[in-house]
Amino acid sequence: MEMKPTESELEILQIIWEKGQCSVRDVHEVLEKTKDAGYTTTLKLMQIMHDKGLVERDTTAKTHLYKALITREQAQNTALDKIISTVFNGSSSQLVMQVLSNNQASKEELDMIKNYLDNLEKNN
Amino acid sequence: MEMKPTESELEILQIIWEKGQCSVRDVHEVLEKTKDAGYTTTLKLMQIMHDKGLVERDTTAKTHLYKALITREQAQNTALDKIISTVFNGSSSQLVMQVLSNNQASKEELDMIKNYLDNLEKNN
DNA sequence: AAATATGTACGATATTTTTCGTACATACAA
DNA sequence: TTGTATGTACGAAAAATATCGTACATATTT
Repeated sequence: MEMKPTESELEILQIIWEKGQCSVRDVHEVLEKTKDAGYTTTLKLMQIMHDKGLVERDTTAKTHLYKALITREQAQNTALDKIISTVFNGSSSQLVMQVLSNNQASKEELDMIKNYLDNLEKNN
Repeated sequence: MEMKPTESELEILQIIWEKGQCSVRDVHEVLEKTKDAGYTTTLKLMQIMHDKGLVERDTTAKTHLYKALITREQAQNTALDKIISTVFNGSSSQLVMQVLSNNQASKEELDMIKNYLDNLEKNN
């Protein structure tokens, strides 16, 4: 059943992941800051996400509360796999270096990554 | 004018980047292996890409030859920026670690990345 | 109680992206 | 010279996404 979220659905999931649980209004208020689409648009989108099984909802109260049914990690991996295959020609290490060169990470971040690499090598 | 390629357009660009220069047939033959869409579909897509300014073409011969007008690096960065903001909540180092943990890189790749990190730190 | 605010449902429309059919030109083989 | 293969052009349909309007229910004010 694994279904890939569309672009707009991801924007919404992002907000839900952040808060853990959201009403349509919660989501819409965040969305409004960057997009301009009406409230019912957000509502409809979230209903569609529910039909697709991307979210579940608690309908006991008048205002329904939505929770994500896929984890951020799953979505991250799906997204990564796609760009690795479509623009990085399958090379994940190429991707890593590209990210590192563009987003100047702080020394702390770099150290964290190096540590991480060391652990990886150790456990192989 | 900077226009973001669609999913299908990226698949095509991927092939053009690989070969440097392509006829519609070149592209279509590669595409056929994984998708099943007719030849004129590929043709139309490439014509649209031309209209959008994603590719240029040499029409002196009967068989037109297409070249990419955006670099793979540009497309990579656009794609990365998007997923960093939509699923990685803005954290590029998070992305790096996620990639490293999922795609078990070879020792050589890991070393290459570590080297790269060392250089980055040195030049800061 | 009446008015106002807030909520869901959902069909219809708009927009974007992908696919295809058909017309037509030209190269090339029989 | 007549097929057959291989090209382009391009409108139109199909499919996928996103947006909105309207109906209707239920809280909450006044």
